[in-house]
Amino acid sequence: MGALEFSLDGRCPQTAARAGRITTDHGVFETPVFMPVGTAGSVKAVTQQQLKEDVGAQIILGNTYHLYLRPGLEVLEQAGGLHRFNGWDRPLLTDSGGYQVFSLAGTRKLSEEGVLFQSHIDGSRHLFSPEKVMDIQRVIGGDIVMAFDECTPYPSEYGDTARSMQLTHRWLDRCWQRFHETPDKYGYTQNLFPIVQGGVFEDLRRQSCAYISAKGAVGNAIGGLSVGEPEQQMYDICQACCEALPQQRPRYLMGVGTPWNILECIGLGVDLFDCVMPTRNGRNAMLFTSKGVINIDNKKWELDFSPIDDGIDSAPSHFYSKAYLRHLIKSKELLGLTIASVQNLALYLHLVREARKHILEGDFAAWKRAQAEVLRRRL
RNA sequence: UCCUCCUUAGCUCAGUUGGUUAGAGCAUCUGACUGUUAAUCAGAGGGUCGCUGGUUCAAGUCCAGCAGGGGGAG
Repeated sequence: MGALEFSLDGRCPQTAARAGRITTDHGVFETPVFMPVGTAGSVKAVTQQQLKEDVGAQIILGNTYHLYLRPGLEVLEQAGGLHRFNGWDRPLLTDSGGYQVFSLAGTRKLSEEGVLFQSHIDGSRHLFSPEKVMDIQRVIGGDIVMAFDECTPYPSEYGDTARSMQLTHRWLDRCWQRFHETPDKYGYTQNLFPIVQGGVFEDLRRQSCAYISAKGAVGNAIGGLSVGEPEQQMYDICQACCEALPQQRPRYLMGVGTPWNILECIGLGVDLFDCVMPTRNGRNAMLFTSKGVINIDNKKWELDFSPIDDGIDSAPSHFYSKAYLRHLIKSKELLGLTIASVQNLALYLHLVREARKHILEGDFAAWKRAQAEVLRRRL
């Protein structure tokens, strides 16, 4: 039982990519890693067993805002935390609700104290202060918990972005203090990651990285990217952050992204990723495969009885055909949502495992270039 | 044989007292989706208004005949 540890197994000679491993009280996982998003205590349409056996997921997310509203702290506490509640016995990370400050901007009020959310379920009002968010995450019981931040919208003026970043910093101080004056609730160690903000302004990002690094956290996150800015700008900011954050600590790029985004950002030095894209887009008929992107709605797949994707190690992707999956999605059969989500997640996890392998073998840069080309192709 | 009702997009149907370029839902096709308010959202294609005449400045709409279909009476 102890704090999260990060060790490096190797580095890419041409890029900033690194291969490492993270040890938590719920086990070890290798980086770079992709973490499927399980907002309300489940990765939508996918069972925990499928996450392990078909996808190869090592760590998944939960969301503070959503879990707090439903099922609520009473249930989570009596269950003994989210691990016990949903049966996921591997590492778990909870997002703080900072993204909801951005995505639910229309139904919340922001102040120095915190954010007053109006529930999207029943309209009731709930004040999320940094202290409250730490307390909630203690109850949920994630191995990694995130600081409460303001995910700054894009576009934002320099001055607004700076003010937003400073608010995030003040909230971080309050999160840090509260987190460290409260005990682990379930007998294993929880770890707090601070979040860098600063929008698309590199000097603000560097300020934010310096501020956050000074906390000496066991891991650091980069937030506020992929919120509408051009892809290249996202890479530029990500690179600036990676260079400014501690080398010996894991870096988590929040909410990113497409398969090629992830490969690119691994090359910039990111170790952890999460994104709803594989699951949400899967439910909406977009398949990420080892050969390119498929819109399984398209009639061209109607009579294609070849496997969904024979280029990755996932049983459903080999066993079911494109034509069958198209039929399921077209018919709105629930199984279609599951198979599409498993395919996309399996592809993401396959990619990060391959990336790790090529980092250790020393040919990551060339491999990445070739892969990015293939992956973004439209089939 | 007679009476009556119906016929508009692939399907099910709206279409005012005749009046711009005939609409919707579903289906089809095409996009979008990046720390999940999303099994969602947006857009596009698709019509000889059953057929033939007539009345009228103007007919999906009124009239007649025919064809196909539903119901009823013998």
